[in-house]
Amino acid sequence: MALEHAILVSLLERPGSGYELARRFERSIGRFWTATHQQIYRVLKRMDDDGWLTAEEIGQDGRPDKRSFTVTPAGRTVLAAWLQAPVQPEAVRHELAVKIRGAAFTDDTGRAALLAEVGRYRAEHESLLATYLNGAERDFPDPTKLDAGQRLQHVVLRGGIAYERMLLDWLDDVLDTLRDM
Amino acid sequence: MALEHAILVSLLERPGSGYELARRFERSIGRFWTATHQQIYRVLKRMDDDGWLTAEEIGQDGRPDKRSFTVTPAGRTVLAAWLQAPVQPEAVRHELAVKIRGAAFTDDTGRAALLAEVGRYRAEHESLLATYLNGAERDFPDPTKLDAGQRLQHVVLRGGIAYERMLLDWLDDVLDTLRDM
DNA sequence: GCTTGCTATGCAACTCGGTGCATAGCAAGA
DNA sequence: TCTTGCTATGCACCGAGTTGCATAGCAAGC
Repeated sequence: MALEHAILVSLLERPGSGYELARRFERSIGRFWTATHQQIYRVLKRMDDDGWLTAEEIGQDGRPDKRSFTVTPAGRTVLAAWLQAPVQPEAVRHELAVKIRGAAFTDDTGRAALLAEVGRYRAEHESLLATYLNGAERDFPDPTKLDAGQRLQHVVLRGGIAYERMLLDWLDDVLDTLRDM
Repeated sequence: MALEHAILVSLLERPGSGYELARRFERSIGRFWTATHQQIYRVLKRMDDDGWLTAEEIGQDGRPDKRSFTVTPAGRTVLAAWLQAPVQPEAVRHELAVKIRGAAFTDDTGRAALLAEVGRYRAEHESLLATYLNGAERDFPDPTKLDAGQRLQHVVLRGGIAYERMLLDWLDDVLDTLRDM
């Protein structure tokens, strides 16, 4: 129940259309809150109906028209209230951890397959880390010269980087453990 | 779509009733896969219908009867197939990250409230880390003398510990950043 | 001219998980 | 005796999110 709020934050950082939001959710915001375009359009409609947003029709040449959304004062109020509410305990769904414990109940072939899968997963996250580091370099070349909003974006990005580094170390630990069996 | 598999793993580690599973999901397994008892009973019924489990009625004195479930060969086959399937990309829902970026659009009072909330969140995870460390000490006092299943459980636990440590460090970073604004 | 692909928006059906509620046996204490 | 609390199981509803599908404009290449 917080896609609304993720959208509010994203639109406050920069107004945009549903399509643009969907692309942001594939990139920066999507790193910590995923959403498909169908979901985004549905929620945008509700937010618009509730007066959290205003829409502006923008005609484009060479492309279809789009509707750009901006957060209203009412939307800001909603966000402010949510920011003060306690963080909801997140629903943990760590599939890989279940699989690793499940590896105790399979044969050598199964374990070998899991080992390969963990390797693939590791490679994915290695490239994700590289993406984060590139993004940090590109968007925040001088971390001492940032405004308030950028400092907050940067600390969130640092969190992503720290997470990926921790994950890679742990995956190495997992790979060693599986190999030793 | 993997609560089934988490239950298979848990029942292979030790057969048990729906109630017992629910308690495990509050404790060990629940660290990486949450589920309520309602959900567990519903899925157990489906798994039983599909022949992945067999149920045994156990009369108890001083307590209501219970139904203890054991994984069938068919269930093992299902698990083995799932173990070899690629890990599904997890749906990220990191509410705190959204709130932190949202802090750019609130006033001093709002930021102070968020600061307090981050502090509370940090304390929660500090005590969770302590729980993990206690569990590690209790269940794996000598990590050099573990069987295959225990080694896998241990590496998952190490992952939890590494995650919590990383998170605490990052939350300190967040607290510093918020205080400096 | 036809296909492919990107921009742009949206509906409908389904599934999964969460919330609320209900039942029932028995023990322990006020 | 009555209430509280733990063990034990389960139904019904709702909402959020996923999947599949559909439409439409325009550009670029074959």
